[in-house]
Amino acid sequence: MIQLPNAHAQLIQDAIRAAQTAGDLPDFDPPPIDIKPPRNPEQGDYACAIAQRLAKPIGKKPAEIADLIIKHLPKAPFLLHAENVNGFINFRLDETWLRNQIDQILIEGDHLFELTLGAGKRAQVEFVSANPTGPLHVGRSRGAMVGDAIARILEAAGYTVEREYYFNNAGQQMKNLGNSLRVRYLQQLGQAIELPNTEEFYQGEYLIDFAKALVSEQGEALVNADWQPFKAYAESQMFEMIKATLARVNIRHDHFFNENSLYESGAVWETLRQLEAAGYIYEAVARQTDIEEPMDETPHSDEKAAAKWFRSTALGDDKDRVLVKGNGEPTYTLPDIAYHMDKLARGFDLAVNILGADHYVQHQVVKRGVQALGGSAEKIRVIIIQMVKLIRDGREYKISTRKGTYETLDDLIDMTSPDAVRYLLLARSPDAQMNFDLDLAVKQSNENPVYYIQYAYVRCNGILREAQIRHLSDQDADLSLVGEEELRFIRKILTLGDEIEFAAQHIEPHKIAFFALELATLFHPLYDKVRVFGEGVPEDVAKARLRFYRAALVTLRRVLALLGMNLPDKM
RNA sequence: GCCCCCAUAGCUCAGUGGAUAGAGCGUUGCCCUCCGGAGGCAGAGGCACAGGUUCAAGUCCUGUUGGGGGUACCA
Repeated sequence: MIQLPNAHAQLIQDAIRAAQTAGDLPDFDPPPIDIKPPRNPEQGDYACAIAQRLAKPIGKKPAEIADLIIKHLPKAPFLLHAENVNGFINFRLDETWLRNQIDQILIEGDHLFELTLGAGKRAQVEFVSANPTGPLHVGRSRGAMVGDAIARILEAAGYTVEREYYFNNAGQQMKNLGNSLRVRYLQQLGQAIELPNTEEFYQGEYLIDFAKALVSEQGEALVNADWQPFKAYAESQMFEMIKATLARVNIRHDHFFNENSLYESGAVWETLRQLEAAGYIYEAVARQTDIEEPMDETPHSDEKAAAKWFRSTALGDDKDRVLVKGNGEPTYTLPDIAYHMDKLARGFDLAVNILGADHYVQHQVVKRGVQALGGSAEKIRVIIIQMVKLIRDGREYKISTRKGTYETLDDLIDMTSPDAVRYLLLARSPDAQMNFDLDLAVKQSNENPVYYIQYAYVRCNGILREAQIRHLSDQDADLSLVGEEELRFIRKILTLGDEIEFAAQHIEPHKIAFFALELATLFHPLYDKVRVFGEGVPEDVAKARLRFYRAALVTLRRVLALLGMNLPDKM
């Protein structure tokens, strides 16, 4: 499918060259040419403000430049005409060409607007990446939806995409989890033992369920066991839970990467060695860059022994970072750098990493680590997802994973629907913090934009179903009978490619979410006005409209698929 | 203190330096019960503040105010 903005930009480019050859315009390298639909559709289908930009550098009036460009504009099948309005060059699409795009849309079907942007390139999207210590909570869910939508958009842009989940099952938290399950298990066996109400123990009720299951599987066999078998059991169960939750919203990871494998392969210490070789490591009991304000930090018990510091200040950081603690254990940062080097070594052209806002500093340090090792840090794109604030009863609802009180993604899905959760979490810029009003999400579940969008699909599908019942086929449809209203919709469809391209380049999946809503907003009035089976609709017109609606259905299906949403038969 | 993100309609949010700033929900009035009314049409209602850059600023820069996150030898 043709990318209209690019095609128009090419025309302008060619026109400028031609004008230069003819001596109408002076020689200069044309700047990037920005084509977009004007806000007011009466002004044209696409518009370009290049003449205004060129006015100063080449010393002519915008209107004069615009006229010259139009004069040299080559012909194109999609272009009806171009006109100069106050120096804007406004393009109008050829309506016959537009009508024929209906067939083109049907030909492309589920591959509609598959771009060549990422053709032959491999992309990886790392997202969720929660350690298996508990069910996914709502705070994670935004990153989950965004990550998966990005993966889908990159696929549409032509990339081969791998979805990766990075986790660590070896830390203190997992040991705590094992110990917590052990207490729950002993409780199930009737022992009078309390789960200590401290940070070291997970209070969540899911562990009681695990304990019950464990008792029915193993009986009293584990009564004298230490934390380890409990940890192993909790971990595998937890992953099953997490996967099941993600599956409810159509998310599946291709690859689970265990942090521990970086220790087993020696990659962690090899990374440290390379950083040392590159001269970025020093040993000290305190941060060298803190000498000016030594009173700034409270002394730490481990600080007596020398730690290994990463001289990240050499790469623009405001302070150096510890990679190996005084006790010889690495911090989280070192394996993380090793992990990202591993990603790059796996040959991805693009590695997208979805992180919460609380990981901002961490990712900066990792990126500097990659830089220090000479890795192509520019291939790593980090998307920082701002916090989701849960609102309940008009107040903020605090989440804490370690205390028992939290709202899981499963809860949220139960209260609304998988599609509602997906859409609501996707329909905003990742940069923006968002409020998620739990009460509203429940109360308004029938009035959510997601239903408006899916209803467009359902109605469209209804038309095709009705056509089958009435034995109306669109064979030999005469597309010249497609009306102005329908063409407006086709014009909108043709911008989907631009949206996918932009969303893929800038990693902004919310673009597609808004496109879906806009498409539905155009669809519903159309459905009312442009009837296939209404009274007085001649059969040839009905056929043309039917084919149009088939194209509309293909597009709605494509957009919903890009968002990972379901296609309901009825609502 | 320093770093990052944000501030657009009553609410939740879009808006790629261009022309008259949009959507959903809510609200006011109307249409319709016709391919599934979870619909359609019409109205009211908005760029935090102050400078600057530009032919052109919601958009870029600086400052102010307000909100959120971070600033560990935690992960």
